[in-house]
Amino acid sequence: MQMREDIFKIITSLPEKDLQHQLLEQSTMLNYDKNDVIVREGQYVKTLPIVLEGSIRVFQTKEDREILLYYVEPGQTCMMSLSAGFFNQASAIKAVAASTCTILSVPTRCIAPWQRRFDSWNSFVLKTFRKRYGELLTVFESVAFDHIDKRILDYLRHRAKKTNTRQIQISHQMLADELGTTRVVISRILKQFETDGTLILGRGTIELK
Amino acid sequence: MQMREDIFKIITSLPEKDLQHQLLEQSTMLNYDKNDVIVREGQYVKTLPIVLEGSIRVFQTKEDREILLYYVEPGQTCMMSLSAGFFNQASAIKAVAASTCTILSVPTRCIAPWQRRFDSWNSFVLKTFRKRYGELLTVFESVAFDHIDKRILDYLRHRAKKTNTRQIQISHQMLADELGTTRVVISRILKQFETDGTLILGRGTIELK
DNA sequence: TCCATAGTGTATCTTTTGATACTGTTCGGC
DNA sequence: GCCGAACAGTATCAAAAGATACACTATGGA
Repeated sequence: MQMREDIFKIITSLPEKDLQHQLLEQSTMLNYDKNDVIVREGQYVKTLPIVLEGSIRVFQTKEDREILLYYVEPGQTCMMSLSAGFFNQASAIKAVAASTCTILSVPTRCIAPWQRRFDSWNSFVLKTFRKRYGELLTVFESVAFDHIDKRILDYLRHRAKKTNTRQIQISHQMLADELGTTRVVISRILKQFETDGTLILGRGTIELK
Repeated sequence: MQMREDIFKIITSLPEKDLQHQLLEQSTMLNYDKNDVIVREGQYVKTLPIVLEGSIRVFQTKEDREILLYYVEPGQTCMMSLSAGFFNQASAIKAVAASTCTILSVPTRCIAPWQRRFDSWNSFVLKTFRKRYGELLTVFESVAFDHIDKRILDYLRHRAKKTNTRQIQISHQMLADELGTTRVVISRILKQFETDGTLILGRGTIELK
């Protein structure tokens, strides 16, 4: 497999020579276009995707509604696939490419042996479990206890912080999909915020004040 | 430490002699009365509680509202404490004794070393992570997508199955606390179900048909 | 037996959210 | 410049859930 800079970064975070060797040996590299479905609900996962470039959106879905759980960013992996690697089980979530992205695809049969054998891999696995659990708890809290106006604002602020700009590029429809509601509701609340002076609306953009 | 039957059961599920020895050596046994608070939100956890007898209710809370996440039953442990054992962090949840209960209290400093050293402990840790993550996803799905009537019915059926009886001993207020709503809402929906013939209400009991 | 307390039934009102429908506007290709 | 698709504003209606208030009843002590 060709050695890219992003792979190099992952590799160096796993210092054991033997692990590095096996990782390069066993995995393949895959490319996805934006909106490609990577994992469907109910699907049995056979590989662990480690994101190299771009990011993956992970959703909980039910009929035609869906709610964003978290993003998988470069250097990270998906909780469900990890869980599926240890225990053969169907995915409870849906994963979609948030942008054009490249992933390192590790066969799930490798996960358990490596986890027992290599300290850095063990640590990677545990960190993933913890991170995803924490994120799920956070989303749960906001869905369970907060009204939509607060959830919208939290989402926008979080995103502004992540991309380090107050200009957020997102349509009302997209926002509705991420938060598990409908476009009309989002438009209504956003308009209220604009009247308040909390933000400024544009076509496809929202600017936080 | 005295050897009780319930400890014996845990011990035998962890076959490594050395691990058994350390477990008995390092842990202490604690008793809690019903409604004793075992972990508060924001508290830094120093021990991993393994339930021997009785059960623990784990909640997500916000101001005066709370929602049940899961129960910790005999032989099981809590996700947050485990996570706290690997990474020093504050608990995001609240744990309360659901009944009089006895727990085996393992210092968190033991968790990581044992996990790398003993196969059975490693497996115990991973199973706990997976189980709790799955449960959280299930609760999330019902809170995000289901109406309260369905959530009440799901709760009652799940509980009926668990205790293997159709007579459920719970007050409307308790039910409201578990599902994160108010007593009036529960009474209203339950009355509808009784009119439908789905169940029969008594003082402190609900009988599923 | 009396009484505080927990448990329950119910009515009324409000807020939040969802559903539907219709209008207009911007943008990119042709 | 035209046209379709994506994007946005808004009005109306209905359903779900929360808030509050009050009445009634069973239960278990003192």
